[in-house]
Amino acid sequence: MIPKGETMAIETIPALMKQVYRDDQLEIDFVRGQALVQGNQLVLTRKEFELLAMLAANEGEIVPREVLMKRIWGYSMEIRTRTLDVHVRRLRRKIMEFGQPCIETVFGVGYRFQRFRADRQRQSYSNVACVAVPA
Amino acid sequence: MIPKGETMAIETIPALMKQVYRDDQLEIDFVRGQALVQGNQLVLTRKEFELLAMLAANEGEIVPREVLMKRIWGYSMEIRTRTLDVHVRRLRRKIMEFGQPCIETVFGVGYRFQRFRADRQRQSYSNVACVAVPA
DNA sequence: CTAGCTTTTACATTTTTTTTACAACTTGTC
DNA sequence: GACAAGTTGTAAAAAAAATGTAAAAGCTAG
Repeated sequence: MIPKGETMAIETIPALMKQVYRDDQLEIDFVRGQALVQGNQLVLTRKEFELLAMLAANEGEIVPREVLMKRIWGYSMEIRTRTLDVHVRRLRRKIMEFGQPCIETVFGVGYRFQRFRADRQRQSYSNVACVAVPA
Repeated sequence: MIPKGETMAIETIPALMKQVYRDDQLEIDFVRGQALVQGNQLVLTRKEFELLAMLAANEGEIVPREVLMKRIWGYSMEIRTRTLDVHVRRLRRKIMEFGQPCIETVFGVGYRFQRFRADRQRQSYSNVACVAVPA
């Protein structure tokens, strides 16, 4: 159960966004709250799923730490804790169990989810700093 | 079996739903309010039956606690009580007497009834957080 | 009043989330 | 390159939250 009367961060997914994300390794059902990696069910906690959903919904874009913090943890979260990092780590680990890495760190800014395509090598991405993500 | 001619929250079962649920271990007659496990009559109280019906009617889907609370107990039920859990427990116990477990807990969200198939291992399911279940 | 059903209470247990304390890494500057 | 300052990664512990349970208390139709 989502803690009493709190809005789920999932509402933050762009309204026009498909209800499902899919690439060659990952499949996420935003509505039903399920995720598969290479066909294997990902067993995620609430925060882990929200994080993955948020990143995948902005696939290819850098999502700044502050934005993740604000939307998933609410406005007040202090910047000095490692909470976000810990969640990212656990999420990455669970995905890695069956698949390829898909969450990259953009130093000084945030994280970016990269779509996976089986038919080509994973390219590397520029580590840019300036992004505009709607608050 | 449901005690004599009482109204049941069975109205909550989707109108288009079949009047009977059946798998390899369980058989539920929503209309008559009867349930069999491996051929054995389940003696259920009203609330227990409503709970089972509600879950089985949404077989394979997570039914959030709030939804169960709202539909079976009405809107006002406080979140702090253990009423739902107690009923789930008694229901599970009665089913276990003759059969296999079929009600799983989805931490932080609710419960899910899983269809039983004699011919395959029980798979595991993700513990996702965000589900949309019609209110 | 009684029997059976339901809810509450009071903890126990489990699961998730956050914090802590460092290690490791980036980046800019000498 | 070496350093400093700032950022991110990590394991492990602590804290918080959610669920499980037994037993008692409360209700209600007969």
